[in-house]
Amino acid sequence: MERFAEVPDQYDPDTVEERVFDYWDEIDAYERTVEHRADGEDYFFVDGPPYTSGAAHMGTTWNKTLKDAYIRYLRMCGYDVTDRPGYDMHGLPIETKVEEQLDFENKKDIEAFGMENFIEECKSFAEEQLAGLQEDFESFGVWMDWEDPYRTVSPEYMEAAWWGFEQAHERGLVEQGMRSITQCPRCETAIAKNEVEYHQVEDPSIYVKFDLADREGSLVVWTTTPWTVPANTFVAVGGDVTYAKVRVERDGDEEVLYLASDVVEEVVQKGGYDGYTVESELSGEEMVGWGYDHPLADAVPDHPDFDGALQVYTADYVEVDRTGLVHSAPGHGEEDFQRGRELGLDIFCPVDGDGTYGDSAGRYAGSFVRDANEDIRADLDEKGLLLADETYVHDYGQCWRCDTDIVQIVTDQWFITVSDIKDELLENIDDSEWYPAEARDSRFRKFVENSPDWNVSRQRYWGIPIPIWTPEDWDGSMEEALVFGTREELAEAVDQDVDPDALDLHRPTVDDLTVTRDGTTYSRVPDVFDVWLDSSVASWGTLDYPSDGSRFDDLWPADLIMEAHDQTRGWFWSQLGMGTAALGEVPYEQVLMHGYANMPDGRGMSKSKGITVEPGEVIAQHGADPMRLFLLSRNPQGEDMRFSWEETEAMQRRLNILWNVFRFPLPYMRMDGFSPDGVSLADVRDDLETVDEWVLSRLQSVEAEMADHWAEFRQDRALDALLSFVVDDVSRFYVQAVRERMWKEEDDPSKTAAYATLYHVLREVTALLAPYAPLVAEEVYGNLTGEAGHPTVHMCDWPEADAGWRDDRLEEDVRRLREVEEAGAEARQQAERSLRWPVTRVVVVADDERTVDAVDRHRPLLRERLNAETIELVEPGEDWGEVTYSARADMSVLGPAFGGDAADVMNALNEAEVDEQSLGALERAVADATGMTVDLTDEMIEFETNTPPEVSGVEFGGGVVYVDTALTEAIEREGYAREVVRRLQEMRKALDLDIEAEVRVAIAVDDDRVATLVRDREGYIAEEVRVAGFVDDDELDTPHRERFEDVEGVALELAIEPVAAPPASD
RNA sequence: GGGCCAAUAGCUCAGUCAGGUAUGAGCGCUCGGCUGAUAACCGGGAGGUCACCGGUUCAAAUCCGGUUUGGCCCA
Repeated sequence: MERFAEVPDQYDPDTVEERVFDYWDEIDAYERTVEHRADGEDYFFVDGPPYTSGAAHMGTTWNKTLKDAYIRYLRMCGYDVTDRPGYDMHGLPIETKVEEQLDFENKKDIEAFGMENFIEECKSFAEEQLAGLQEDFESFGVWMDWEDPYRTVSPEYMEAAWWGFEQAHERGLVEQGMRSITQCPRCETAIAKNEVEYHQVEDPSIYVKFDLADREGSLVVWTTTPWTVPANTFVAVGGDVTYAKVRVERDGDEEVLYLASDVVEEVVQKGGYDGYTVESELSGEEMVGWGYDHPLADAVPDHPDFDGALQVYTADYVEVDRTGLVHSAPGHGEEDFQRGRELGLDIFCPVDGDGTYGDSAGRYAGSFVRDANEDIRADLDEKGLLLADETYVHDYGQCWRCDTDIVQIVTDQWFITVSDIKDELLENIDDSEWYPAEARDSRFRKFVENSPDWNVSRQRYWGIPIPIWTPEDWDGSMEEALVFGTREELAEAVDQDVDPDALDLHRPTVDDLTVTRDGTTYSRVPDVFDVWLDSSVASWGTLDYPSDGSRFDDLWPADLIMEAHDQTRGWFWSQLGMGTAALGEVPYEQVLMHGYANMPDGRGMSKSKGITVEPGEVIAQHGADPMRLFLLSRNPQGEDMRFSWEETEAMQRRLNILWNVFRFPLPYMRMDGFSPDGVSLADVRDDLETVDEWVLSRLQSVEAEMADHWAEFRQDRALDALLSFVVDDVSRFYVQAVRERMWKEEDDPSKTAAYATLYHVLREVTALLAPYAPLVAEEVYGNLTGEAGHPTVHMCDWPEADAGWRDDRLEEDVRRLREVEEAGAEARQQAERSLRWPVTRVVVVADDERTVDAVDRHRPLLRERLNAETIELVEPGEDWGEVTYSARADMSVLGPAFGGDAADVMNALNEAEVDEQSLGALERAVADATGMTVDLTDEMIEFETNTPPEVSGVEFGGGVVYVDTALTEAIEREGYAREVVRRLQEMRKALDLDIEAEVRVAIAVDDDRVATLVRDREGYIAEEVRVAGFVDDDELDTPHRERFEDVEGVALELAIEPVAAPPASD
């Protein structure tokens, strides 16, 4: 890129993006930046892999933008950062999408289509989605190793999962066991509890009588799942709950019911009884051991009737609600299962994985459980056991992928028994730093404390096959099972001849492999891993460990991961669990936990509901850099963000200001052939003026502040500091202050010093901006440095504050001076005297010594900024002799206080003029005027300051600024000359003249006195406007003339003509 | 149903941990100014029941309890 080349007037994100993307390609900017840091200290960042089932939404975009910013920042700090992106490509969500595409209903369709074909379809679906995501990420400038992402479907990655699982197994943390699980009957697999979504459904609500075996009467239970009654094994009571023996009566028939005392009335009513009597009360404890008859004994001959079944037990899940007696089926409900286990009861589950009853369900065998509800109710009714039959609307779980109502059943599943290492998990938590810290200590810790064993098996196809081979007639002991951790181990062991390097670990390839030992044949268990296990091994999967052992020892564990807060129970947890199970350590050292991307109105985004803001649209509207700036300006620690179009647009405007600041000096530097390489800051140190020193000091302060914020993972605060420096300090103050120096034609050390200063500031700013807005930073940097800099701004070192340029006193001085200046500008405005016109004097009445020092040290600067001939300073405690104070009386207070004298006092007060702002002075003035001695209070009056005519004053934080706008001939001379200059400049501009082009000018002023004043300043006008000659109006035959009727009271006419022929307009 | 987090100007947010006048910030709006950075820039102004209810305190946006709304997680 050519140095100081001409740039467009306006920052246009689109063209900048286009150019920079091409440029990056052309010079291999990413590769060279990575190479540039190859010898740096290792920094192991691990990318949480997005799931490949859709385009990048705003949340993913925020996440990747944060990652990109931190990776760029760390690189600039010198680190050799691991930046391998990852993609999570297995799992049920993809299977169901493919099933939809292929119009499949259930597993049978898949089997008919062929498992291998189906898996191929899943693979190509995931590949397509990966390509789309990757394109999205690149579209907003994310630099990661796109050529070589880790993919959970690659043999190396799958092997990483196998290896981790094998390690866990070797620690004795793998077991098969029965568990009550949430099963999707359509997908025919267990799904994780966090994959269950809850919606309201209407279910049966039945009250059933369980006839007692050894005594009169029946237990009344309530359930919304009649289909679980066949599996009823016991009835649970609360040990401390009071139950009642109730004799009820209907149509002359009597019966005895047992239920909680508190609900007798309610249940009797539901049962439609005519009346009841409570015969006795007893505690739940007293009922323990009572036997009862299974209500569906005839229909389900295989029903539980083993030792200990069909009895009353206590359980802590009992609530006095409905009947206070809980139908318990350890073959279904999770709590029932746990209690059943505790009680040593056998587990009876007559329901298969597809939600239909098996043979053990007797009469109901073959029917779908929810369809069987009707029959069961009818059968219970027929036996007279249905006390009440209603419906009930409640939240019930559905499969997140296909919306099918889940069923709770007990099946054999594979587990990593993390509950065995809970203490270790909790200890390991402390080895990681979280930002924000509270997230770790509240939510995460609580979750880990309550985490159950991890069910890692799924009865599906598209996943990493579980690497367990079991012998025929396996007894369930893990010692008998074979677990393989690598392809090589497997290839060596199996009966078939396989090449480990060519082995695809997916089903069905591995399903056919068998192992024979001592005459026993081992075959693989058919399940695949829960997809959460895939990403849980990312910290070594990223390194292709164990198949490639070259980097693991140096890098592992991860230095940093960053994801949204939903990953607390997701990836943050799964990595802790897997890392601890396999390696005994938490696999990450720092966690940056950010929030969710919400809609501008605060609602969550939802693609299915069409409530989204699409990143692509934002980029099209405002550009990638402005979008990134917006995302990076949000607190990244735990808090959700609301997307804001307005704020994104504001970021675009701020970049435009930066763009203007950057292009402002270019024409001058070009014209003067300024060469930054030959002129360092140190070279011009002696020529620096106060504003230069100030802006350089501010730069150091900003750099120091930004460093602190970045270290605390608050890039948003660092960005604030940077942008307010650019907008407030550089654009609004520094550039304004140096404009005149840059306009100077001749060579001038002060001008060179300003060039060197601004150049330095801009170059550092581009580096500071690079992690945030990598595209525009590149463009600006390239233009500033040309061939002399790095090929890309992203190879720069992160600018560090240089104490040698820092001057806190000066910064504080200027801060105060800017307050004085603002007040002065306001005072001018009140006096209607524009800044173009000098004023004779500005008087600063200071309240404190610090302000005095600031003003005193920088009188010339303040004179220049306020266009004042002199600055007068009145120190604290001194009065400026030229103001007096008067009072405005408040009659509503004076009246009650002074009665009949009030009017006189008021007049005296209003007319008083005193030298100091005190009640005492006013009291004396009143005494002088009226002869009365009065006690005044603050409430009675309001002080007013009286300034001399033509002086106006405005208060500021450190005092009052007075501006004396009285005119003198010298001021008029200067003022009118500047009016003329300004108008001529405007006319030059309208002609589109080159900055250096010379003109001839005619000036006609309708007032002789003013005409003479202007003529006195022709030299100045000539210099400012590049006038080659002043001529009489009639000598100038030009269409470029303009008449101004009222310029500070006079009319004037200006004509202008370029000396050479005007340049062809382009 | 339970846990965690949030609610401050029209908008986006500081301030809340360590209670002490909201000179709150930027953007937007509005009035004025400037004019070789000019679709930029500068100044003035309007704009707040600090979500609601209650408590502690001389004093609460800030601490405590509850409610509402939103987000996430869990059931």
